[in-house]
Amino acid sequence: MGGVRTALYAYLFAKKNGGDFLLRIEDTDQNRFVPGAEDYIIEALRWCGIHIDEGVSVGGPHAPYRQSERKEKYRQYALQLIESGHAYYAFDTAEELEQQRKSAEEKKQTFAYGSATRMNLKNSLTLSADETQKLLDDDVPHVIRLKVPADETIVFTDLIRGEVQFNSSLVDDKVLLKSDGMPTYHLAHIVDDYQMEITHAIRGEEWLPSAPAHILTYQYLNWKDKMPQYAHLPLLLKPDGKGKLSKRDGDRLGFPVFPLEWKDPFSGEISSGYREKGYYHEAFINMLAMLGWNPGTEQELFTMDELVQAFSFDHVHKAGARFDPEKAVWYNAQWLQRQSDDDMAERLSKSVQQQFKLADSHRCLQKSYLKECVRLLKPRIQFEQEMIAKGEYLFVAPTEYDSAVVSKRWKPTLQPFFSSLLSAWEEVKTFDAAEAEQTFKHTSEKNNLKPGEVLQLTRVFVSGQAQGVDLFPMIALLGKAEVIQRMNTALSRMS
RNA sequence: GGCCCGUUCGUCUAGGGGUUAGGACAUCUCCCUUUCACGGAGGAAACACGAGUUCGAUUCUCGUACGGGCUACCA
Repeated sequence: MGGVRTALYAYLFAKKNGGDFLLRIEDTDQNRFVPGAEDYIIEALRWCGIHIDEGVSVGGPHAPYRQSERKEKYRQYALQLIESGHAYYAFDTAEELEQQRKSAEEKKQTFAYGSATRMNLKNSLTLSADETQKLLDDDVPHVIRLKVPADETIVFTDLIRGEVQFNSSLVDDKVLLKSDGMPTYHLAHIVDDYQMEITHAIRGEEWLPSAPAHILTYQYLNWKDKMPQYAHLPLLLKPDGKGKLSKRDGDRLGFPVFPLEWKDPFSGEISSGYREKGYYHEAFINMLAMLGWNPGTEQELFTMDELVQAFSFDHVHKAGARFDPEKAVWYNAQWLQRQSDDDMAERLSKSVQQQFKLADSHRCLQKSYLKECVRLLKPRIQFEQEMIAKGEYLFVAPTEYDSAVVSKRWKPTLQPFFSSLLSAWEEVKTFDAAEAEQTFKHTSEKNNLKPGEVLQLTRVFVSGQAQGVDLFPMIALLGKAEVIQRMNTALSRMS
């Protein structure tokens, strides 16, 4: 969800300003490669209606769009930085660094590879040129680190937060190029943003602390005038408790965290998706857009086009947004009411056939019949698939009758009333809702019964359930023959 | 711990030196409905705290508290 929202804001901003939306795969960590993840991202964006102008899956002038396929483009810039004195080789092993962290921790301090410590470590700044060259010639594993100066103030303007300041002494010497030859995100995104002519880098707030290192890198590469504008988005927080929204929260609280269902290829674990849960993509997008952004008006239902028109970073909130699953449901219900009856009837047709195995010629599968079902069911559901569960009696006769209503209302003395009701209905020429209701009322009056005394029973006899769609329109839809047959079945069960 | 970001009803948020602090979700009451919903009306519900600036601070500044993020050869 968080990733989709970030992509959505980037997309909205791009489209609002006549720009392009690019999809680049930042797969520089080979240990974290997940089969299927890339296709998943593409499919998720497609479902959301976020169109990729350029990037993986569609190509474009800046190809390739996978960082793993751009590997050779990065090294030269790391070397350039060494050349200009803004980066250096470091030969410290993982174990050595771990040891540094441990001993710092014992002194209740934090180890950072930076201006305060680098001169005590094993790197091209502390080693002689010959020693360094020897290590390089011997293929001793090494990384290239950014040389962050001490005590400089780094200032930049964030599109959401305004001016942000950092003291460079607190910024560590970030690894630019890893010992496997791959760049880190810190180097790769800068080289790519520059080469791909990115104007705006929109990312989560978790990147804010490393932004000064990025600013410095642009500066040292002499690309400062081409540096994109940064926007650090507030995070999505758990519905309850503390911290940012995570996959586990969905499992725990019973809502999807992923746009599409995702099966972890390693563990086989399945995480539910909004799409599979029956959310409309419009509702999902609408809901996500409103989490941290507002239009400045009181409108809350937006199509993608309307979002594009309305979007601006001026109205992105600074604080993290706690996700509310109930509001997501509400958005879906709103979008459900906006669906066309024809489209819903079309989809209902398919699920009815699948669910009840009706013959193609069955009257319940006629368009007019299904459309009326949709009209009756629509106001009382939040998800389209509920039409089957909540409207089952519209397609098949009940086999059981709500026992609470029956035991409360049914008396054998009511038998004569129902007999005359059925006869009266039999006589009705145009069996529509109004006629069925009139006849019902007349008959109950003639039998000295208040309609309320027998109305619920009638509903239960016809539908089996105590709750449901409006009774007389339902009866009219089912048709005279079906209703009378159902009533007779029910009545015989009563005696 | 250090650094950075943040803080308006339970939640998402509007607003911004002088307002009855507005809307939405959720919740409660009533109306509609002889079902359940939808819909309508109404209620309860918030400016974290302390200083300072000011005639006046929810709004500006500082501090405190609290929350979040970062603190990897992950992104």
